[in-house]
Amino acid sequence: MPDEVEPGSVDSAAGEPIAAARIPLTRQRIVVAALAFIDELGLSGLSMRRLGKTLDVEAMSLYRYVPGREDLLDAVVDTIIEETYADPEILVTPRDGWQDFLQRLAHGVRRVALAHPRAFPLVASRPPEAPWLRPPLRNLRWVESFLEALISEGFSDEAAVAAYRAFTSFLLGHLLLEVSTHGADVGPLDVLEDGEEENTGLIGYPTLRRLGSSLAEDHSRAEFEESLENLLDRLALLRADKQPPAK
Amino acid sequence: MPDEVEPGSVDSAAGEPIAAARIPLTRQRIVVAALAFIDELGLSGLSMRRLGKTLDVEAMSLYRYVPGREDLLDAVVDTIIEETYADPEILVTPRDGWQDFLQRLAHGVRRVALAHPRAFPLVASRPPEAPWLRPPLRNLRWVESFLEALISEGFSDEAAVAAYRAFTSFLLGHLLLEVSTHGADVGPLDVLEDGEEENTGLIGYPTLRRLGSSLAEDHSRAEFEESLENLLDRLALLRADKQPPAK
DNA sequence: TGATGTGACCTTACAACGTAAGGTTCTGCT
DNA sequence: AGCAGAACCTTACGTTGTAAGGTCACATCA
Repeated sequence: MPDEVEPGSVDSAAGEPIAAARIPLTRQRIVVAALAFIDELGLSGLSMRRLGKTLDVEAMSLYRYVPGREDLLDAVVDTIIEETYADPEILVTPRDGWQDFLQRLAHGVRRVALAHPRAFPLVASRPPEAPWLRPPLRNLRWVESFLEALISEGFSDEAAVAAYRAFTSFLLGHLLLEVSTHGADVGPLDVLEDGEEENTGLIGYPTLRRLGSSLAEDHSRAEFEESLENLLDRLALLRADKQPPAK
Repeated sequence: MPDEVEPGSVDSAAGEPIAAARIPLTRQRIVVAALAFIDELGLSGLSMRRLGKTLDVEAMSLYRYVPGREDLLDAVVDTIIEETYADPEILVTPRDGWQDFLQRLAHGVRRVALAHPRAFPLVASRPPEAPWLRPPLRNLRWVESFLEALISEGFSDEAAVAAYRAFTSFLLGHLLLEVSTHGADVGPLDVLEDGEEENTGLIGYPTLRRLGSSLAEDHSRAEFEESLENLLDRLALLRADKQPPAK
């Protein structure tokens, strides 16, 4: 029964390896598995031992490729951010103006966040390696892209930096809330059987009770759009401020 | 040597208790101690055993008052939010208009956040008990206050709800970033001896290198103010939209 | 062919963790 | 004096992150 592989012996006896029996471990494979694990079971479910199990490896083997759990989580964050580079909608350099550039970037980051609702809070809560590497764009390449793009589109240095700060805090606030609303870490418990008990403990909170249903509606997409639009308008003013009245 | 208290025996022999030797444990005291612990050593340093030690009690004694670690952290979050009620600058009900009301609220929450930089991320990352209880105002009383205030100031129901959402994500984004910039969880390591090595690994990132110093500047106060102002302007439009052209 | 590295992976071990279960001691009422 | 219950402690179990060292397959060279 070749289900249980006696490593090597089968190999050398048959002359060719059992299919996929021995994919070598890599840092990449570990990090990806960790991200998948968090996506599925949540951060709190991730332990080195369990992660090892999903890779058919003892926990300690992971330490050959990853210095420790904390560093693993950092690597997971990097991987998440890295996904933005694979998104064809996102541009590294502006093509149709800075507004389009920022729109694409914002929507792209949003897609990534929504793709990993359980993992995204990590991006926000991990200490950045430099104070100016702000989540969720906590990545040298992105900050460079961002600043260069805006400057090339007519922003002064200071305006570009201010825009970077405004943009990151906008993204972080919206996405964190959106992700946590979409059941970030509710865990395996209390999904609350749907019904109209949404105001059982609301005695003494009349407004809440009255507005309960509209509070529960999810307009995150539209709100994101609207806030983003508004932010871009603000940035446009910022841009106009610091330069001659345009050609 | 009465340094080591043999509990009770001294008490009954002398007829009066050794000063402060036996303050009884309370849920309140535990939660406050936990918050203090996090403020000082960070969340990762907090364990039931260590927390017990700071209260001169075995870990298991805490379970008499707190169901478990997770619930403790929830209670810590509640305590932090509760601090806003003690702030005399914050109004529960608008006095000089809704803009003043929101200004005070925003600044008050900011003060609380800055008072607990290591603990504030908890407020953001703990799953809210209801999806419409958004951090950092994740508290029935505040949501009620907020909505009621805005409605009493001429907002329509929908506008008030929209304002609530915009306000919370604004606060969350800004404060989370500000707090994490102010050394949220750098831990006891790498304070990076100040000097001009702020661009050692920045080869290939010319813009970053050039703007390094201005990126490192901290304008969070001003940015907060500016963004808040802008948010209030947006909300004013929202308010005007949904009602007859004013009296 | 055999000796000798060189990884890659496993085993064992330890201290610290959260917490279930149950024991002990103190306090206050009768 | 006796007792009930609260307050606190002790012990114990399973799990965690990870240090230290062992094992085994394969490449290289003699």
